[in-house]
Amino acid sequence: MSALSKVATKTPTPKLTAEDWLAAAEIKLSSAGIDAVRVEPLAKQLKVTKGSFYWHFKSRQHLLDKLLVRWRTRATATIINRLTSAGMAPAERLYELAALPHKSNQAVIGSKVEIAIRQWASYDAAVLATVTEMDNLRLSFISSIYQELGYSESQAMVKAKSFYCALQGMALLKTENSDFDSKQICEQLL
Amino acid sequence: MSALSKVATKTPTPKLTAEDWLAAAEIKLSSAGIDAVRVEPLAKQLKVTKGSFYWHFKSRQHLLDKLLVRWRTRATATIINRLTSAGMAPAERLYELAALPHKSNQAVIGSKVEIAIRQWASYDAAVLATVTEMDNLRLSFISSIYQELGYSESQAMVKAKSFYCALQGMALLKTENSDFDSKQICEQLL
DNA sequence: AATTGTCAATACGGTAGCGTATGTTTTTAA
DNA sequence: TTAAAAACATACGCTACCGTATTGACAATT
Repeated sequence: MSALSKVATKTPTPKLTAEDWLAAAEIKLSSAGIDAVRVEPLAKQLKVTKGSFYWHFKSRQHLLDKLLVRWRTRATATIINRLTSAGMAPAERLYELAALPHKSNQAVIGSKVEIAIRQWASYDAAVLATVTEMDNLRLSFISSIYQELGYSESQAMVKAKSFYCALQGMALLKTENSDFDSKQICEQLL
Repeated sequence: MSALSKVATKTPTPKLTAEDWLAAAEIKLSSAGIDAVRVEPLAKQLKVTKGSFYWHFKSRQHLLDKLLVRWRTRATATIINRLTSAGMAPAERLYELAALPHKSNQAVIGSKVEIAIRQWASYDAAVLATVTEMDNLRLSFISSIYQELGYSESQAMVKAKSFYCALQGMALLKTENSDFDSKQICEQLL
C-alpha cells in the first residue's frame, strides 16, 4: 500500500500530538499567563480528557518546561535568521525589528507570550536564566547594527539598550485602546 | 484618659488591619503576580487564619479590588506631586523620572507591582481601564515637559511615548543579572 | 461585673486541579 | 485475523483554596 492511503485515511477525530497541546498551552500563556496554563482546562478546550494529556506529557511541569524550550528555540532562530539575511541597510533593519511584533496576528501573540514568560521568570530561576540569555543575545545583535552605523562598541551598546527597552516597552504597553507607532518611536532612537 | 494611654498600650499581638492585609498582598503581587495573591497563604504568612481575613474583607475579589484602587491612588498622587513641585528644569525632571524606579527598595517593588498589574489587566477589563487611564495621564504629563523644551504638541507626544516605552521597558527588563543605566538611556531620548 | 464590639480560631461543605491506575477503543503491524 | 502499541476515557484519592457558620478570646464601654 502506498503512502497515499495514509494521506487519504479519514480521521474524523484526528488524534492529538504533543505539539497540539503545546500550541494550545502557548495561546493560553499569551492570554492569561503561566498560572492559567492548566491541564484539565486545556483538555476541555481540546475536547478530550486529561487521560490524553498524561499520555503525551509526564506532568504539568513537563509541559511548562517544553513551553520554555519552544520559546527559546524560536527566539534564537529568529535572531539567527536576522543575522544571515542581512540584505537591508542597518537602519532599515532596525525599523523592521521594531515593526515586526505588530505585523502578523501570530507576531502579536508572540510578543504577549514573551511578556508572560518574563512574568513567569520573576519567580522561577530557570526561566529567568533563559530570558536573560535571550536578552543578551538580542542586545549584542542590535548593538552590532549600531556599530555598522558607525558607533563605537560602548556607544552602540548604550543605543542598543535604549532601543531594546523601547521595543519591550511597546510590547508591554500595547493594548486595544492604546496606540504606539513603532516607526515614529524608532526614529527617536537612531 | 488622654490619647497617650492609647499610644502606650502594650500590644503583644497587635491586631491586623485591612491595611496590613493589603500591604502583604501587594508584596505577593509584586513577587509572583496576581494569581499568587491568595487568602489562605497570606493568612499563613501573617500568622493568622483566614477567619481574620474574612472579617476585614468580603471576599478575595474584594481584596483585589482594593489592591487596584490602592495602586491607582498612589500612581495618581505621584503624578500630582510631580506637577506641583516643578522646581527643576524640564530635562532634569525627565532624568528624575527615569531614575526614580530604581532608587529606593520600595520603588523597586512599586515597579514590579506595576508590571504585575499590567499582566493582570490582560485578562480583566476593569483593570485594563485603570491601567490605560494611568498611561494616558502619565503620557500627557511627560508630553508637557517636552513641550516646555520647545517641541510642538504632536512632536512632544511622540517623544513622550518613546520615553514612556523605554521607561516601562527598563522596569520590565530589570533583573538581578541585567544592567540598565537609566541616565544613559535617558540621554538617548532628549 | 456584665455587656458589647472587635478580631481571630475552628469546623464545615464545596470546587478545581494534579497525578495515578486501569479500562477501552482505535491503529498499526505481523 | 490477531497481537501489540498508541491514544484516549473513566474513576479514584489527594491537596489547595474559597467562602460560611459558629464559637471563642479579649478589649473597651456601661
